[in-house]
Amino acid sequence: MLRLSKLTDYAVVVLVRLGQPDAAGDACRDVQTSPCIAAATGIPEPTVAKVLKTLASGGLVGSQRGARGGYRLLRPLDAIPIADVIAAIDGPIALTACVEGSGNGCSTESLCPVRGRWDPVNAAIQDALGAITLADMQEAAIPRAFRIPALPPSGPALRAAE
Amino acid sequence: MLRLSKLTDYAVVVLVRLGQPDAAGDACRDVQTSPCIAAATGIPEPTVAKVLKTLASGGLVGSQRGARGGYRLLRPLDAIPIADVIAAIDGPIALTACVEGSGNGCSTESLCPVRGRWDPVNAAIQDALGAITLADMQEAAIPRAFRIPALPPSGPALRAAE
DNA sequence: CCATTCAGGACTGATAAGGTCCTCTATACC
DNA sequence: GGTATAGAGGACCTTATCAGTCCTGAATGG
Ligand code: SF4
Ligand code: SF4
Repeated sequence: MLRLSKLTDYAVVVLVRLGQPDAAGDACRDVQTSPCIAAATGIPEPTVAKVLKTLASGGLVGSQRGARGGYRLLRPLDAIPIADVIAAIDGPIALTACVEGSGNGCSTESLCPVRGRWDPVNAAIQDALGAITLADMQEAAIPRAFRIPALPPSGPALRAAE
Repeated sequence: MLRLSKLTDYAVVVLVRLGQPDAAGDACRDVQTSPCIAAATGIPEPTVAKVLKTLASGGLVGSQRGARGGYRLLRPLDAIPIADVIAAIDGPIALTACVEGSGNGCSTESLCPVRGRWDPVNAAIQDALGAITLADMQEAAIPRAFRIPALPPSGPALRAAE
């Protein structure tokens, strides 16, 4: 049903969470750890760690090792299209086996009358997914109140997007 | 990798083939049988039959039982959007578990900050897939020879350019 | 020196897709 | 009317992929 993998979905959730440093509370400062995000999102910790590791290797988040380490966004949310997240987790978007990028050709490639005709469809999907950024997903994350005014923004308020 | 199921891909191939009665040759007349299409496309016969049965139940193709029976298109190719084929084979398009249509909710639905925000993405995909019809896939189906396979894109008047 | 935290992979179980086959029904032709 | 053909509709199994867990090692801060 054209369903994207659950890991990719989790990645979006985690990234949106990473983009809200004020929502993290005192437990996490400018970098957020895997257990912290796991507790905040309800996703099991090992899965969060796996997703974050994949995202880090994909260049979407930066990591800080050692004590007081964690992950932080390398780009603001509105600069991360969803297509990027999908590509980082699930690999390049390839609807069928005959689009450029996936080496595994199908067995009927020689006779298939629509061989290669999926490319524009693939491009259309990729374009649609590239036009939507994580900021669009975040917009409704804060429904009406900005946040629970539990802690004042006294801490390191926000380090900008870098 | 946002890959649609192979059965859906086969359905598109089969439907495009069904839309070319002249290419079928003498073996198949106005209706085409499963083995005929299977031989023409290279897809195994049982799979073709399965796809065609699913498409028939989905209302995309008409069937004629009995001897000299077969399948035929109920709509011209340019009236069948790809989204229709996907919906007939794989069910409704639902990128994640929290979009409307798929009853299986995810476990983190209560805490997820992007719950419900996938709907516009889903709609964008569906719109993109609804705008492309099978006729667009058929355009380059007959490059210049009728059934010489493995044709390099060296032809002059190809509509590639994607 | 030690606690913390990420890196990276290996491993396993669950799930669903892909593919095959069988039986039954309907139709055309002999 | 009989028979061959061809689809309808499922049951079945086989396999691939994903999701999830865990372990070891390396880096960093205290
Ligand atoms: S060559 Fe044809 S059957 Fe194979 S993946 Fe491409 S469209 Fe599908
Ligand atoms: S509620 Fe959140 S985690 Fe669950 S499917 Fe929707 S976006 Fe994904």
